[in-house]
Amino acid sequence: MSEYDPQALQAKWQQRWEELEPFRAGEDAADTRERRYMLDMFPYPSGDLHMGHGEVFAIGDVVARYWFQRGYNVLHPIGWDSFGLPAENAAIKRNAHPAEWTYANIETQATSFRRYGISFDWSRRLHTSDPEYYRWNQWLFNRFFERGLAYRKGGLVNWCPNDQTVLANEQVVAGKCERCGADVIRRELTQWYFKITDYAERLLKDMEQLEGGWPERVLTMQRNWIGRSEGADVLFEIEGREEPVHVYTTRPDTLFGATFFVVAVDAALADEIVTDDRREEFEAYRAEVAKLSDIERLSTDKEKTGVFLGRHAINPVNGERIPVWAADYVLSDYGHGAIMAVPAHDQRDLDFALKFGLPVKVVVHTGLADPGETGEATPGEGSLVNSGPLDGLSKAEAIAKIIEILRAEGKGDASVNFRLRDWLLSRQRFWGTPIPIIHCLDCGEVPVPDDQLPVTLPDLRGEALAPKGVSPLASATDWVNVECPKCGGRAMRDTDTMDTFVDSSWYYLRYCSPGYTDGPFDVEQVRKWGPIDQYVGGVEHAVLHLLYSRFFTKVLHDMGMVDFTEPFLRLLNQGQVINGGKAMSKSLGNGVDLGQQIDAYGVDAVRLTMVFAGPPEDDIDWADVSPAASQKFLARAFRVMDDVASEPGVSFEGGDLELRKFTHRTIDEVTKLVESHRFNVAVARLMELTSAARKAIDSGPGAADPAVREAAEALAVMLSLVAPYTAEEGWERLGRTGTTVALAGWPVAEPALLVQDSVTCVVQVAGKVRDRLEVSPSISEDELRGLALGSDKVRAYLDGEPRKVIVRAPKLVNIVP
RNA sequence: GCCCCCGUAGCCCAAUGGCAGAGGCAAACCCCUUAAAAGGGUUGACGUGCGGGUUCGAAUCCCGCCGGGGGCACCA
Repeated sequence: MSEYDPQALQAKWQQRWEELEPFRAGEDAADTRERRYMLDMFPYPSGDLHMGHGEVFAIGDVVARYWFQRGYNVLHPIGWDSFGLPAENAAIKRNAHPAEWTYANIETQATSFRRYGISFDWSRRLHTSDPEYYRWNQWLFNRFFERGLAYRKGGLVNWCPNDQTVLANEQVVAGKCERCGADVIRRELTQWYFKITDYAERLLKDMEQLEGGWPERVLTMQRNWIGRSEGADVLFEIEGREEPVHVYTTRPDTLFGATFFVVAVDAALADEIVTDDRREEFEAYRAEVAKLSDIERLSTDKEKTGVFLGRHAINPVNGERIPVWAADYVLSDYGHGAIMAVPAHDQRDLDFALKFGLPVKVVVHTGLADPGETGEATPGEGSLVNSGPLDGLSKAEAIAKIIEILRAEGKGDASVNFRLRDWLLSRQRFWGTPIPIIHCLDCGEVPVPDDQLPVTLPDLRGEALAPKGVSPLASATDWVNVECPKCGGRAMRDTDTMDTFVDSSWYYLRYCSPGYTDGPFDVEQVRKWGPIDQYVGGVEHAVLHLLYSRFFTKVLHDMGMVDFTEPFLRLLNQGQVINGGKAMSKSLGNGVDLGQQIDAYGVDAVRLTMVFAGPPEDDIDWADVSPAASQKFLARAFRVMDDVASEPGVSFEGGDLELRKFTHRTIDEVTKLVESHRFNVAVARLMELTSAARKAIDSGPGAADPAVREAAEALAVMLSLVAPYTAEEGWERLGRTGTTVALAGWPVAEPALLVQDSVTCVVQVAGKVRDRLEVSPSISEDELRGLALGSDKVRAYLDGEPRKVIVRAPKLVNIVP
């Protein structure tokens, strides 16, 4: 009998794993094992690992280790998402280079990961801030550029005043910077974009492949974000303007109800058509709107504002003159930046109409009161009125008919619109991938030739990195001033860096051939390993990383470099680790340190606590769980394995039948539970198995019975998914020396041992349990009915013939008196 | 405001149409012990947030509330 000492086990087995390297992915082309690709979202090296990492990686490792046990050839790599702002901010503060802070943190995390016992293939490690990684960002950028998928345009963009850089739409959450929480403002800037909108339809459609594999809420968030809608484009003449103006509407059936016309205040059209006598008022209004933060501007309960532009538009179907207004509730970058306003059937238009005394014309009879009276628009279905040829039609009929009319007259057509905007990828910061473009006065935007990549970062540090609204790269004049690759004339490098979400959009492909020098990845290796079978990470990337990565995968597919169209077949979103009902934070002083928890309870106890706390997608409140209790259980399980008195290899055949059945039933259940990601329940089953073995040793057939060994060995293997150190030591104590339990092979439940001799059948009278019968599992319905009706206990509740008898052999009979 | 998810024992959670409790925490008690710790064991719902409905049978399905969490929020 020996003590369970987690810290000693960690030291011992960590070293053994480093010698054995049990988790290296098989590279042999002749390897016929089925392959599996398991990936955890790679960490940002912000410091040491924290509790959140502890949870994700513990959960991901259950899946990876299960696959190892099943004998698959598993790819389970690790790397670091090591470009990004925190390193830059730290460098400014310490007058250092961002790389120093970054790579020191990476080493700290790597050491912690090794101690944490995650089954990584360390040979494939990568860091996105390595030139050998980011050169391929640049190479990919060039390919996107060639295909017209990377382009530069001017316009209003999201600007974070705190981080001093622009942001993509996806990185603005409720008007605030996704990173730092500052209020985002709008600025007019020329920036690089990826044309993700070209892929909107496919990004939406291909989600059908992910149905069932991804959490429904992530799919919903992406669908909402892409925001597909169907409607019509309608051409309106504007008096005094040559060209007609397009508007997009999802309700072309209400065209006869348009009583005014609104142009986005920041759209070029508004500036163009405002009449001279209205210009002063318009410009004052535009300046006022520009001052508002996104939060204020986009608030739905804000009162409508706007100005009349002095012009009229002509309704194409009835020739009515309707006034043209400018307002900030119409967005310049959606649809055509202008709308037809139908106040009777759109609440926003109605609010505007009532504020400015514009007419309200009902064209859909919904049976509800007049919106002009009530102030409540009636957007619902009904039959059309006051609409000439559409009168009497339903919404669907009217839409079909009006599109037909518009098309015939060349005044419009059916149209599809998306809420998704192009991905703004340039950033005015230092610690990222330089955009490989050279600006030449004569040749324009010239990509740096592939054979001159990577464009490495200039050596800037400390104060030189301080944000000043333009990229720090601009101050490195030696670096900036270059010859044009095309004409040899004087030219300048682009001084922006790429959004770090570019790095993470394809890293999963790089893992397939991390040292590859002829391209971002070896196409053959990606064919072998891709796509990812299981991805694990936080839900906060629902419309960020996960959307971008799907987009990249589709572009690479179109380039013929990958043969799949979706990168992540299954996605698991783990919850957060909180403490006392609140997110852990320094300011609240309620932080729990992963390293300290491990020092106090051991790696296995911490991992077990993470996995056992509840369903993986639920948050874990560390105040509700008990790593000390986890440690107790592990000690208990260890003692069971240590107490086994039979020799390894002994036949289990003659072992205690009751325990054998229990063991095999547990194997069967745990297998199903692990496969369906119900890890907390699987752990509960292992606790039961441990108790059953304990009981067999103490007050049953004894420690020498082969069934006890069978139970203990199954326990060691199954426990290895969650508590690898305890499992290894237990396995060794079981006499399985010189090997690792991680590759021992998943136990197989023998069907013969899953069969029950008898089951308890519940007999109910009017839904209440009145008797229990021990019956054969294969009993027939008729026989069971007879037994139930013959029971004295049952008959006491019956007078006369029952009205109905429901038999669900072999478990239940319900008698309706 | 709209949409989605969730409410089971003091707490974390099982049970997905068939006996409300698998597992854990906490609590109480018992065994072991000179004692304590460690270890082993025993004990818990009068009904699943509330009110209706469907069904032979509902935690589970449907409707309406209440409470919690999340997403979207001028996208025409």
